Amino acid sequence: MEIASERSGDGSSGLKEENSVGDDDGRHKQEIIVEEPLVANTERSILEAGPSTSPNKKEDEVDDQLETAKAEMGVVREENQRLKMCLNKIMNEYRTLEMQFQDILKQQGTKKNVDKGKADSHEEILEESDLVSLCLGRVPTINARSDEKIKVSNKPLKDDEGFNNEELTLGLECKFETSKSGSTTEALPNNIPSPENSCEVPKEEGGESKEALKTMRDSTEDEVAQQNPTKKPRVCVRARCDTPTMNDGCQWRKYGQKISKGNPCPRAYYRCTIAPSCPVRKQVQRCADDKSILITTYEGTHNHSLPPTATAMASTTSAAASMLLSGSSTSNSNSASIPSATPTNLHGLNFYLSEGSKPRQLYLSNPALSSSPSHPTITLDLTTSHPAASSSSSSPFFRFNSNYNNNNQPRYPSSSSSLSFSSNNSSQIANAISWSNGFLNHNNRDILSSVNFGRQQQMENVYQSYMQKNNSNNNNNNTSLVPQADTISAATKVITADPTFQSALAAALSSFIGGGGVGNTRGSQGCNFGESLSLGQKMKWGEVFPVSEKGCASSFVNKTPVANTQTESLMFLPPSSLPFSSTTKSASASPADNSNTTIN
DNA sequence: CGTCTTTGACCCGCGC
DNA sequence: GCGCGGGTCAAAGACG
Repeated sequence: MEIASERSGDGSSGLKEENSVGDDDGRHKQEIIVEEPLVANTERSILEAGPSTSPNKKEDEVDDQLETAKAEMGVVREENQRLKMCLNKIMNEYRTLEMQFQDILKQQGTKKNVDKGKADSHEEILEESDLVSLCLGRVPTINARSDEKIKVSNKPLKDDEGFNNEELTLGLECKFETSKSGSTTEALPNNIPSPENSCEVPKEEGGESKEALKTMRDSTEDEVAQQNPTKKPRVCVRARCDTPTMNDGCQWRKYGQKISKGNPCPRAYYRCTIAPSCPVRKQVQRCADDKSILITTYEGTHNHSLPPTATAMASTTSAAASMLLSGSSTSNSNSASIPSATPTNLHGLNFYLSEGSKPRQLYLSNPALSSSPSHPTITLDLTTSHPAASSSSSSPFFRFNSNYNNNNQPRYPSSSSSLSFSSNNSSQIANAISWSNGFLNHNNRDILSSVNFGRQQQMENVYQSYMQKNNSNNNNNNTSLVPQADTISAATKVITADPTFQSALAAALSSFIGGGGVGNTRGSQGCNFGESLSLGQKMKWGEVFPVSEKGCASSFVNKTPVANTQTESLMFLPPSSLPFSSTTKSASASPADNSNTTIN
């Protein structure tokens, strides 16, 4: 990834390879190996073509070109070497940390046995799955891979290169890796890892008969059921958005609209059209209370590769789904774990776990959307903004501190843990994460190039909320409501230390950074949620955060896509990029559209 | 002409 | 069994 990022700066070839970043480790390695030759070949071909096509040109020109090309090649080689060294170093660190983590897990397991005696095996399984779930982007349902998943989720902070490791994969892709379907979707990058992903793809595109759909749903639900006895989890994203829909990078086709009870605003139903058989659906509806808030509910997992611009949202939803699964599998006690604070109190990304089934109902952020009781829903509330955001935005550095040890403490606690991103110079933003808790102390350089980050506040919010959630889980330990408190605690630590968290941040960042003109397809006009990476720089995930992209992501995305009020908090918006862009296509008269006029 | 949106009808699950 | 409501289908229209 690092390589990819640096090379992308050149704006030269190799973009395609970069796109594949995040698939699997093997691929990464390949890319690294291949890249240099690739460039060399390209330049070579140019050099060769020159003389052949224009024999009349002076030899001097050819010589100049040769020299230039050689010089460039040399630079690239040096860069490649340097990156390789970095990668190796990171890999070594990762392995070490992984071993340490496993030791910790063993110790904890022993401890649990002592404390609980013989807790039912079922519960233990759930706990395990919790850990798995926490590893965003992974499919927690497959037992055979549970170990791997745990490893992933607990990845040590430093494994930036984790993305090179097979165990680590981009959250979007993870599902496919684990998917047993063995369908063509395997190894597809950028797939939303939401719980249903493995579902599968109907054999025939056109064969979406009801039975086929039903079968598909059933299979999906079965998998989900392993984690959650109810139905498909949904990820609900609440965001302020002027446009009819959030531009999340995917292509959607509207297939229905209805006025749901309790909300005068019609609800629009969209289906992913990137792949004919893609099971992903989304519902878009304006909030009844505040029509400036756009509520987008995602359901299902993409069974195809997603455009880079869609990865942010996809990873976000997948991560949220993972968290949802994790939360639902724990117990009702989670309700206690959720800070009672209102969204505004949280100042950030608020996770409301709402389990459809009554006993599991945790928190309904928006009753209007929880109308479907059978679907566990996690809500990402991006509508809250931090007042200090604008003030802090002036800083060229991206940094936030979060004290997740203190639930009620609003922000930036100084002490316990801090996550900071700073840029040393314009061309390189060193992202340094140092958590005093001892789990994380990570420095990653040369990763970010030509990228300016803003919205510090939002990131803070995201992180804090995330920490709060996890922390609250830990607190539940006292109430004995959460039998898996130890596990959760461990998982929390692991997550915070997990490089995937960084990827989550990357997702958040990508979402926050307005995407420039990458137009989405017609169907998805509106707030940009995932195009940041396709800005003029054509940055990619790996480029922003070379860390493993597998995983976590989205849950941290707490950005408030608010167009008007929130833009103030943007620190360094790329000149050409706005937090949200509306695609060119004339807005359809979708429900959101209709209500759009009421915004602000 | 192909694609997408609109919209009424239909199906299905759930509660009473 | 019935009614309600959510979700989906599919024909018709709109758009480029």
